[in-house]
Amino acid sequence: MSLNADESKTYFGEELLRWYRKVRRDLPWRRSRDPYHIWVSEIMLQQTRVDTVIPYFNRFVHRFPSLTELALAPEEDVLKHWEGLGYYSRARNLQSAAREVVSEYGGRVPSDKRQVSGLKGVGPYTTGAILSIAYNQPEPAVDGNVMRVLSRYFCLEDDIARPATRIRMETLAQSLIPEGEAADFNQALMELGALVCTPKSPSCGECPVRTMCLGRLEGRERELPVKTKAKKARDVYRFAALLEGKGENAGKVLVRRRPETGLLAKMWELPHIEVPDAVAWESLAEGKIGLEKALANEGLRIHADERVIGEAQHIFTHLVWKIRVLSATVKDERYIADRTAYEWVSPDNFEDYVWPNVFRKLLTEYFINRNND
DNA sequence: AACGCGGGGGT
DNA sequence: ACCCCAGCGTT
Repeated sequence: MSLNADESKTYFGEELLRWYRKVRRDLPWRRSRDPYHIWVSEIMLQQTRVDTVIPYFNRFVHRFPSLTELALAPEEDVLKHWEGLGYYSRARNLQSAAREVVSEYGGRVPSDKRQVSGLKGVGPYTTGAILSIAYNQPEPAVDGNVMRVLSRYFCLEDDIARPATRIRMETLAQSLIPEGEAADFNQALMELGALVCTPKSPSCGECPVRTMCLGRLEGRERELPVKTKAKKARDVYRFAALLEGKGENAGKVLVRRRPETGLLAKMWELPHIEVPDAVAWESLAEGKIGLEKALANEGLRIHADERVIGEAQHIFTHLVWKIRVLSATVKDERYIADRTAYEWVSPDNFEDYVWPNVFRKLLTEYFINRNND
């Protein structure tokens, strides 16, 4: 390592800290020193923008002010406060880990690296974030922001999609932490990535470390970081049944609980099926027959109309759901009573359930349109 | 190493 | 249309 590189590192840490103390955003979790609050914020911030997280964080800590209260709450309640935020296993893992902290560590978030990283839902990044931000320990917290900033500043061409690159970045990031400044430095690094050293068009003119940024000095800030492409999302075609109740269930709609594991685990949905391709999806007859047969297999005899009363698209990271909703009725409603996976909902009890956004939208639209008829 | 896992915003 | 976001768990 040349003297020049050492100077560059010292400069980086000092200038970045000076800048951060001047411009840092006033975020809810930065007003607290409670490790539990730091932890919650870091889990919510995984793959999720700051602006999206803020209202969720405020509601969450209001409802679950302490780790113990989170541990004692019904899981359903925790999920409800996560509704719309996505990656729901984060919420389940967070509560599971909170219960572990209560039973294993007396309800105090541990400050030992191995204990922290052993908590469910806490990986390398979050371990570093908790240790550095909550306890000011000199641990790196390398996320997408940090890899982008370091790739540019040091002009590194390593593919940031590779795990080995993250390991290298952690070593580098740790070597940059100014003595006793881990908490602010790590947040400053991410703040720079979020506000200045942005993915598309970085604001190099406003960057506190621009004079020694190798990527920029070589005019390559737009090419960095190097990242291999993700696979394109696959289209999935689906038909859903909007089953309207009769008699004592008049005004209600039949909904179904998703399986315990996997995509949107334990959340509620309109009963629906997948069809092979776009061609099948064009045919309403295909949807009608498919729904009737599939639900018959689950013991529900229904009649579906070849009439589309709603349509929606739901975009996940790895797939795209294209859903057409057919109007339908249940042939024998008494038969449903003892099926725990199925329930009747109305606008009155709608909020007692946890919905993926796509079904929240479809049902809300349905209830509104019906009132206008 | 590759894949599954939400939802939203920026360009 | 594509990319990215204060990533992690499973296989």
